[in-house]
Formats: sequence, C-alpha cells, structure tokens
Amino acid sequence: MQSYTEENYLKVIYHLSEISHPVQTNAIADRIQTKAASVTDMIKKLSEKELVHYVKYQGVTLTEKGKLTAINIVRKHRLWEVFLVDKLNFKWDEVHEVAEELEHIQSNLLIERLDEFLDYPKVDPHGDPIPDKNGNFAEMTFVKLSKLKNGDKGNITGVSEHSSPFLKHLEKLGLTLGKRVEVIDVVEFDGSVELLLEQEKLNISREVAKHILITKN
Amino acid sequence: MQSYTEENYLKVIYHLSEISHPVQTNAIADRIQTKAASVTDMIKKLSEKELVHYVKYQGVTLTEKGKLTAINIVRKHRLWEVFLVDKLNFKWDEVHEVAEELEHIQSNLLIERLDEFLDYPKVDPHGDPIPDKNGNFAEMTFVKLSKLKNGDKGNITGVSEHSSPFLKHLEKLGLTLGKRVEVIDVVEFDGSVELLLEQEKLNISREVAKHILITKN
DNA sequence: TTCTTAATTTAGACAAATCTAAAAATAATT
DNA sequence: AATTATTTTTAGATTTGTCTAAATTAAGAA
Repeated sequence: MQSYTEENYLKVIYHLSEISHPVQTNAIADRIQTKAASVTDMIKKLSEKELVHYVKYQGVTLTEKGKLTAINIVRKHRLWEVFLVDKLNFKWDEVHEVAEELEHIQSNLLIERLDEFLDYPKVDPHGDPIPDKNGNFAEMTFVKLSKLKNGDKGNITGVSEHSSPFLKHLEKLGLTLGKRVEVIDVVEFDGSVELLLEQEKLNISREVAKHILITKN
Repeated sequence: MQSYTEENYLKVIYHLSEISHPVQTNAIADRIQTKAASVTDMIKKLSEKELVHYVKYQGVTLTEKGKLTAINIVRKHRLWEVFLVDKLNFKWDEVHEVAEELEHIQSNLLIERLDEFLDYPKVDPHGDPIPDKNGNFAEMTFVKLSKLKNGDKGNITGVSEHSSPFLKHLEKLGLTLGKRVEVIDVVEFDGSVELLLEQEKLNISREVAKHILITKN
C-alpha cells in the first residue's frame, strides 16, 4: 500500500508521461507544488519500491506496477467526478479539487459499487476516459465532427487538415486539442454545425467540421 | 483547518466525553491505537489551538470550538454511512472503516449536496442521529417498545424496570443499551413482539416489551 | 500516614515528507 | 572545446506525529 503522497507522485508522473518520456524532476516539482530536492527524495523511495525506473539525472518512468497503481487512482478520480456531476449536481469545473481528495479513499468494494451505481460510465465530465478495474481503457475511435448528430458529445483529438490558416482559425475559435464539444444542431440548409464549447454557443461551417476529428463519448 | 490526525483526536474525545468527563489520556490512547505519551503531545497541540481544555493529569474536555469541529466530523461520517448503505448497498456492518476515511474529505458543498441527495436523513444505518450543519441534533423521545408498530425501528436507550432478574434476562437476549431493533410483528394473540436484532429474529413477551425504552427513528 | 500501584507527563529519539543552500552533472552557447 | 546556464542531486535542518524509557503525579491499600 502506498501513502497519500506517494499516490500523488505516481499520478502526476503518469500524467506527465503522456507529454514527455522520461519525466523530469522539475516538471514533477511544478505540478506537485514542491521543490526539486523533495522530488528527488521521493523518487528514490518509489524506485526502491519498484514503482518507477530511475536513473540519476535522467528522469523517471513508471514500472508496470507503478503504472497500474497510477491508473487505478485516475479511475477513482474520474468515477468520483461523474458522481459529483451526475448525482450531486456539481458543475464540471467544480469537481476537480474534491475528486483530488476522494481519489485516495482505500476501498475496492467502494469503487466497484460506485461504478455500478453510476452505470459503468466510460468517460468523466470532461470527456476523459475511465479505465476499468484492470487498468484498460475502452478503445476509442475518431469520427469527423461533421458526422455527429444533435446531442452527440466528444473531445477534439485531432485534425485532418494541417495548413497554418486552418489551425489558426481553430485556435481563434477556441477549438483546440482536448476541448470538449457538444453538437446542438446541424443546420439543414448549409450543413454548418452549432456547437456548445465551454458553455458558449458557436457555429462552424461544414468545411471546418469535416476536418476536425472527435472521439465520441 | 485541522489535520487528519487532529480531526481524529477531536472525534474520539467527543465520543469518549459521552462516557466520562473529563476524558483520560489512556482512554484516548486505547481508542486511537497509540501510546499515552503521543496523546499527551497531541492534547497540548489541541489545547494551544483552543480546541480542548487541558489541565495536566486531569484529562481533557472539548471547548465549544472543538465540539463543533467534532460534531461536524460525526455528521460527515454518518451521512457517508447512509450513502454507502442506501445507495451503494453496503451492509450496515461494512460501512464503518470506509466512512472513517470519507469523514475527512474537506468540502462543505459536498456535504450539503450529499445531505440533499440522501433526502436529509435524521439517523445513520446504526440508528445514531445525524446532526445538522449547525451541530444541532434533532430532539428524540423515548417510547415503550410495546407501543411500536410493524416496521418501526429504533435504538434501546433505557429501561423502566431496574431489577436484577429483568436486566439479566435482557442481557441474555442481547437486548443491551444502544442496540438497534426493528419490529417485525406484534402478535395479536398475546401482544408479544417479534423483533429483528442484528439480523436475527427474536420474540419477547409483552411484559418485557413494556419495560424497554426505544428512541424511534 | 506511608507504601504501592496506576496513570500521566517529560525527555530524547525516530520516520515521513519537506525545505534551503551548496555541490555535481547535464545541456546550451559562444 | 570551453564557458555559461540549467537541472538535478546531496547534505543537513525542520515539521508532524509517533515511540521508548524514565520521571512525576495521583490514587488506592495497608
């Protein structure tokens, strides 16, 4: 069993691993609001417990054991977020801090029952995927935004057009990678799409919609 | 704000205060699974924070501030227990440990929303009362067990007959102070009462039932 | 009252997680 | 390649909560 603090380190290393490999000491220090020296100390400890691979001055990567632990914390965090939004009517931007605490509650039974109670959600309120109890993420597939129907929700995960004018246009609209959108209406007349992006309405042309890739969920 | 550990001490002192006043160092040490020396240290700290009144060798009592803090933790503990039993189908004897962790989650919004979601329960699954957010407990009144109807539940809070044979009889049946009972059936023929006590059926005569006091809830 | 026992407190040490300041290693720049 | 800058690590100190062992106080018994 790991301490609250160890769990936080593992979780942060897991998230940072998606950006850079291996993860640097300073990157962890920034995220955890601590100093590089403290990170080094903790990394040594995690390394002794075989939760991370660590080579001096080279940064860390999670071991299989560490990764599974981290994914389990992510699972708990996201399930609690669903609970807070779906059952307790929290807004999607109010849930993070509370979930940061709830994710450390130790009880497998609790989490399995919560999962069942929430009807086995596949994504959290931000659209991030919820791994199952074995640490597996459901396979996700890209769909063109132009293929979505009214009420469909998903996250922007890529584009199929890489020209600078197009990307600048998206940037200006706020349609950046990872953002979550909901289709409010597909206008029959011109095929343009009415979206909800961070509580704001937005209309984009069918041409634009055709080149935005969405992971539906 | 208090630490996890400080909260636990306050909670334990609160519960022990109902038995003896002031609370002794050793009593706390037993409950918290620690040593008397550690308790002394912590008590000094709580005393400096004005959460307890402390006189050397005389034990501790909670200050008003300490009491309110403790009651708030009890409130959270009991609300979570209701959640676990009512929503996640935990059995009443499986909830304690998990609630011991959940009670320390810091978020007033969370607790108010949980309270609402559970429809403002007045008692936890063991029949213990849940204080409101201001620390007030709902007024409770005694009723003779013989006055209860089918399906009524409550806790044994006293007797109106203090003879030794009677008390020994109750002891043998397991009908001790604080125990929770549910009336399954009042037999019309002789007025005897069929009870559920810790998942076990039990029949007691009307004479016995007349002298057991219940706080209904 | 005096002796004995039990409860409590002090003193000093320890583990976990953190910090500051200085040293060492790596990366970037000229 | 040499120098500078950045990153990382070490060494030693600090805080929180705990411990053991010894000293002190209170309570009970003779």
